[in-house]
Amino acid sequence: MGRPPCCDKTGVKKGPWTPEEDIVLVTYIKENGPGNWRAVPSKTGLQRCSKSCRLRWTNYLRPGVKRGNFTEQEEKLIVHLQALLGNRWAAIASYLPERTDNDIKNYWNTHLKKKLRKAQSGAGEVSWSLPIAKGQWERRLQTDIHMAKRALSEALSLEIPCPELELKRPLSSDDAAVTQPPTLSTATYASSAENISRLLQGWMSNTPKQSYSESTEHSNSTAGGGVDSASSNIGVEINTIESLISPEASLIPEEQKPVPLSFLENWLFSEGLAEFL
DNA sequence: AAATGCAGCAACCGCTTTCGT
DNA sequence: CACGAAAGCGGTTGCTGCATT
Repeated sequence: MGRPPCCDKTGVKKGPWTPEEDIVLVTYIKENGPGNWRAVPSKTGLQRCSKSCRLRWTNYLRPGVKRGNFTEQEEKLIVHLQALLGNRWAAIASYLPERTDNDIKNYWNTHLKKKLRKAQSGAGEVSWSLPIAKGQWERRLQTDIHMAKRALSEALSLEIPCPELELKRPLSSDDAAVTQPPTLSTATYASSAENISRLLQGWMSNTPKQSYSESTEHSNSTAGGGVDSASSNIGVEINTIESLISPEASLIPEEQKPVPLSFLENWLFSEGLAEFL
């Protein structure tokens, strides 16, 4: 019994994606936009499962995806959100639009969990880190209620004009250019942001900037600086956590937008997470 | 220089949720 | 409302490269 597989497993390729496959996928999405993943393998001729295509796109090929070099601010945010939300990586990722849930999950499992354990064993009880204090569901409920309240009050006192949400619109070329340099640890194609951004270059340069161009200026400064701003963010005067959030935040539908960051920020920095990290 | 162990990460698997009919 | 299909999500696996012996 059980559900049938999402695609015919026979003849479906597995393992790392090749540059050729990426090009095919990017080209297809450029023309058709993301979505309708089921049709992607058949329309592109890719010997890949639709899920695999979606994953590849969302985690690596999608414009604006930042890889590696988590900043201290990001780490703190992740730790806090994890404590609050549990392992709801997608929810956590929604606060860091440049990061994917997979990336955050991996980073948590490989880096932050260790740090946390270390901090706990070193400093004894660490109040902020323990999701066990309350049931996960209770926390979730509280969070959701809180979010709903905030969203409602925001909506009622809304002065921000709601931009046309164009979810399918890709980011500007500047964002692609900001893609992080390849991580040192791996030289495989799949992790090479350079390759990916190269793939996207043509596309991006053709993309209409619209109102979006304004927000890409943030990214411009990072790209133009010649220095990897993400990694040099340490000590950067981040006035709001929002500066951690990419321009894509505007692509998130209102109802899915996270708690306003000023709230998070206050909470985050008022709780003295300094002992950790 | 070779062998082994470990860490990091890309990708897969299967369950859950959402959407369309 | 019920059902099936598609998409989303989180846990897990397995490959690769680096460090250590």
